[in-house]
Amino acid sequence: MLDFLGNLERTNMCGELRAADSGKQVVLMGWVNRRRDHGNLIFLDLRDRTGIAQVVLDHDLIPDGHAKGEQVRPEYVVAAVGKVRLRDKDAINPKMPTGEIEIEATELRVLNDARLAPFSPSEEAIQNEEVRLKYRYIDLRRPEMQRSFKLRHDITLAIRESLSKQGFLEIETPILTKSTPEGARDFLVPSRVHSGEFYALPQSPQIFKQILMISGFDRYFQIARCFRDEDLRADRQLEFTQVDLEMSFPKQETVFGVVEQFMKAGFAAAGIDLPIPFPRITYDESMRQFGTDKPDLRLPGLIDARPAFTDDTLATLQIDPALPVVALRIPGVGELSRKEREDNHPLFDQKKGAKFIDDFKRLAKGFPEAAARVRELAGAADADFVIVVAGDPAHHIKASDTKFPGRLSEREINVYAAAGNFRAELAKKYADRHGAFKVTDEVVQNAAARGISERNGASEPIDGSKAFNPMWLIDFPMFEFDLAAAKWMPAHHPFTAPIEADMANLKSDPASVRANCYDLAMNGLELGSGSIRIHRKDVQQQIFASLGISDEEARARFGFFLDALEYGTPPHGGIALGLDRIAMLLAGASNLREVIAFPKTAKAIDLMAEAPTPVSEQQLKELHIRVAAKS
RNA sequence: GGGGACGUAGCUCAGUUGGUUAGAGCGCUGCCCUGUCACGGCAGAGGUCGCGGGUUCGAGCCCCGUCGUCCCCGCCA
Repeated sequence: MLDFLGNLERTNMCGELRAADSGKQVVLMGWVNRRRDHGNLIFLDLRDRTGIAQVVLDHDLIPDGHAKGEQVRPEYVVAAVGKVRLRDKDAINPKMPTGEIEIEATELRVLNDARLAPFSPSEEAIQNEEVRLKYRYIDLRRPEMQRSFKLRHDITLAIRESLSKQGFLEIETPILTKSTPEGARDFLVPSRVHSGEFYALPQSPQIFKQILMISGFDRYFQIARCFRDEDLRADRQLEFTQVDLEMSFPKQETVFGVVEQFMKAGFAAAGIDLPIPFPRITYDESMRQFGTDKPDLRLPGLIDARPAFTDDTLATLQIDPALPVVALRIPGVGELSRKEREDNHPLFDQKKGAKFIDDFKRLAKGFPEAAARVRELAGAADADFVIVVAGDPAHHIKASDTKFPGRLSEREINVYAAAGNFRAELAKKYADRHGAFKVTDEVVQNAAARGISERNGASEPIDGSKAFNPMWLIDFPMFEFDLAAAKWMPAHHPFTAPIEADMANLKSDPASVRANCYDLAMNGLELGSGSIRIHRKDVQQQIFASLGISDEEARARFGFFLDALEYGTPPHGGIALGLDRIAMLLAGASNLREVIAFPKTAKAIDLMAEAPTPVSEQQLKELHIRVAAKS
């Protein structure tokens, strides 16, 4: 039999009671985490989002309550009325924050029962994703999840406060809108009123925030939901949240300063001190050193191994002498068997026109000096695993061979990228052996263990400089050459301004033009990117022209925006940072699902809500839509 | 679209070279227990080995296909 709540009012949360509360009359409400039945004495662990408190049901004191306690099962929802009392010395549980006290119950009300769940929130073992996602409401009850979402809340709040203090206004922009210039696939929403016409969900508030600058709001921000219909990854969901901001009259430096302030505040809310300013690296340099534009500085970068090889050696090894020869080093992996090495081969992206040498014993047999020199250049200890990545002359991929002064060619980038990707994958695989990621985990756990969520960052944050490595990436190329289309394509959205000094080369040497844009990377993740925008109509037209976007196309896609540009547009620029990714890093998670309450699977399914689904004929008819057979 | 890993009890997993009736821990059910806190004790229930097909005297194990989950490439900043 279930009880009514009646006029009971909760007086305290389960996790907040301490020895100092002893003697207090309290009413606790929550879920039964565990029940320990000793016959005439029953212990209930009562759980809510703040923690767990032990409730004692003594048959001699409350026979009724004790009888109810016998019926209670895990995840039943109960109210316990009683007195806080100190436990006997030998009954104190030092593992629990509330371990010095317990509730001597005078009444127990069973507010609701619960079916046996497929897993228990109190279980330590991590459940399989399928079950966790299907029963997300159970999964979210796990203390770890509750902690992550409290953390995300604290971070978001701190960022909001910081931006507000820095003069930014939070303004909402439409969800039902028009295709934005980000370049991903749009989610389309059919219009009932306008047959055959569609809204698009925003891939970002890009155009609207620029218009807000034209509107004179000076500084705008938004915790904005964005939608992109692309395949998912560990760090990519269909919908995600950006800390989006835009400001008038900024230099790059101005934007960096604003971001560094709110990042520092956000990290402080998680109990971690993030040193500012963040270091900077150019795109080309990042590709050379890490083979990626989102470097992870916790592991050694790529090493130029070209000096270890003579031209003859390269010829024998069938390595392109004109392309980079780099070594990557994963510390502490130890020697791998032939089988183990082969198991790693699928991690290497074959399509980039690069090859690798991971069998150093064999290399040393043919070319002992080269093998030794590579390890020396790489600074490799005995236990370090070293791989050489280089250009494959036999593999002719479609890529621009053209070398522009001071810039990397596409083929060079491909070799670096193949190495960088291999490095990242191997680093993930051998995380236990090199231990470089453990530092991060420890800092995160320390911060969490010190009860950050309760304190709201009141005490000294933990030094995060070893665990979190932010890095500004600058000097991106403005254009990429698309061989298939035989034209220059924007590397960013078409409102990104070129660096003023490079504008003279727009026509003569597009490859040398740098974009006035920037990325923020941290621990192998892209946290965000932004740019100084084009604010002059003539420059915008020039860029469209060099991108091969016709006037008609520009008008059709962004006509209203081009109009707005003509009515007094201030110089402006901004950035957007992935809030989910920031929360993920600070939660010590390696997947966005851990910090998104109701995420989708890699195949874009919501296993709990069971979306997407077909819709009724009636709905389709209203929307003037007919579904074609699967092709 | 492509590559890789995984799929055995509610959960976590073991299962030898293809061989009788598929196991363990946790959880669950019943009974017992007044100081446990991952309580303990006794007893018990629980399986279409993801699904379909094939090879074989015989398949959890081998082969083909398919579905699902995860990671990666493509795609996406």
